[in-house]
Amino acid sequence: MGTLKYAILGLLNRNAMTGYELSKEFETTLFEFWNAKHSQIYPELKSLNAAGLIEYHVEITGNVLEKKVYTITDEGRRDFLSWEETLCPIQTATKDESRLRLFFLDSASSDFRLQFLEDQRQQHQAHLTHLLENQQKFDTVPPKEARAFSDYLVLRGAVLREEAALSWIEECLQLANQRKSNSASQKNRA
Amino acid sequence: MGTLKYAILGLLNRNAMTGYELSKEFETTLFEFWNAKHSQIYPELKSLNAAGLIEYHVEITGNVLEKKVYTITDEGRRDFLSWEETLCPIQTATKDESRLRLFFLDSASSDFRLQFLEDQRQQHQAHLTHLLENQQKFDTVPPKEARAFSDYLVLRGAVLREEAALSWIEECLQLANQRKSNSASQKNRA
DNA sequence: CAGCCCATGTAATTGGTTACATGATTTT
DNA sequence: AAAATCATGTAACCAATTACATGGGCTG
Repeated sequence: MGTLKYAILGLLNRNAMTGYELSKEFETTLFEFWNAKHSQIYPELKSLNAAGLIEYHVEITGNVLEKKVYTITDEGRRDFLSWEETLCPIQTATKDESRLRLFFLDSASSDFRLQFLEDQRQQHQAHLTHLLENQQKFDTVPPKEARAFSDYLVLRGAVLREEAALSWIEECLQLANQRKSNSASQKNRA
Repeated sequence: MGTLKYAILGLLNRNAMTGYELSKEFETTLFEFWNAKHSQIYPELKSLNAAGLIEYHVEITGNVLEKKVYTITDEGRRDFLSWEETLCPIQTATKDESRLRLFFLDSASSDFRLQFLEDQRQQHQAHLTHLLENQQKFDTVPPKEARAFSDYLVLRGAVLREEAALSWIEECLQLANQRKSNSASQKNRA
C-alpha cells in the first residue's frame, strides 16, 4: 500500500523533523495504529527525498554531530493531500494471536483455559486503565483546529476498543466458568 | 513468531485436510483474526512435513488429480499444545489505515472530513449487520466441547469490536459536526 | 568516565502479497 | 462447451523486524 510513505509525509506536513524525531513520533503518538522502526524510516526518507517529495538541510548539534532536518515539498504536500482525501475500506480482518489462541483453546486443559482468559482480562484491564489515565489529561475536548483534537479522537478510539475487548474477555470467562460447573457433572468425556 | 505454523497445526489437530482445504478454512473461519494465502500455506506445509510435525497421504479425485491429505503427527501435536498452553501479550498496537487517515484528517477540507466519517460509519454499520446475521444463526450458545463454541466466542469478539468501532465513529461525527457549526462563526483562521 | 540518549545508517532474515504457471473436475 | 471450482506449486516483490555497525552529546 505504501502507507508508511504517507504516515511520514503527514508528520512532516505538520512539522519539519529529523529521522530520529520521526521515529520517536511513531513510538509515542502513532503507536496505537501505525509503527515503524528507524531501520525502515531512514531508507524511506532517502527514497522520498529522491522522489522530490521531501528535502532536508543539515544542522549541527554540539561540534560535529549532523542531523538532517526534513521538510515536505509542495509536491510532497500535494501527494499527501491526494492520499488523505480519499476514502478507504475499514479493517475487517487483522492478525491477532490472542484470538487465534482463544479459537483453539478447546484443545487446552480446562485449568489453562481459565488461566489464559484471566491473564488476558488483567492485561486488557491494565491497558484500559493506562488509556483512561491519558484521557484524563484532557480535562475537556480539545477545541477547533487544535493539533490535540486528532490525538483526542484516536485516544477515544483506543479506549472504546479496549473497553470492548475487556467486555468480550469477561463474557468468555463467564461462559467458560459456566461450562466448567456444567462439565463437572459429566467429566467422563473423551 | 511463526504463528502460521501453529494456525495450521491447530487446524490439522482438528481434522486431516489438504492444503486447499486449509486455505479455504483461513478464508472463511479464521479470516477475522488470521489469514494466509495458498502461496504461503503450501511452502509451510512442506517445511512442517520436513520437520516431522505433519504427514500426508495422496488421494485421487476422479481419474488422475492428486491431493495430499495432511495429518498431524504426535510430535506435531506436542509442539502445538506447548504453544497453545502458553500465555500471550494482548495486542495494543495494530496497523490501521483508517485510524491513520483519521489522525491526519485536520489537513483535509471540512467537507471531506464529514464525507470520510460518514463513509466509515456506513462501512462499520454494514459489517456489523453482517456479523449480527451470523450471530443469529446461533439460536443458543453452543454447548460444552462443541466445535462451534470457539466459533461463537470469536464471533462475539468481532461483534463487540465492531460495535465499539461504530460508536467511536459516531462520536467522531458528532464532534466534527459540533466543530463545524462552531467554526462557522470564526472561519477567519490561518 | 559511565551510562543513557541522540543520531544515522546497512544487512540479513522473516512474513506476506501478487503474479506466474499448470491442469483436472464439476457444474451450468 | 464454457465457467467455476478444485488442486498444487513457484517466483518476484514488498513490508517489516532484528541485528549489525558506528559515533557524538549530555548528565550524573
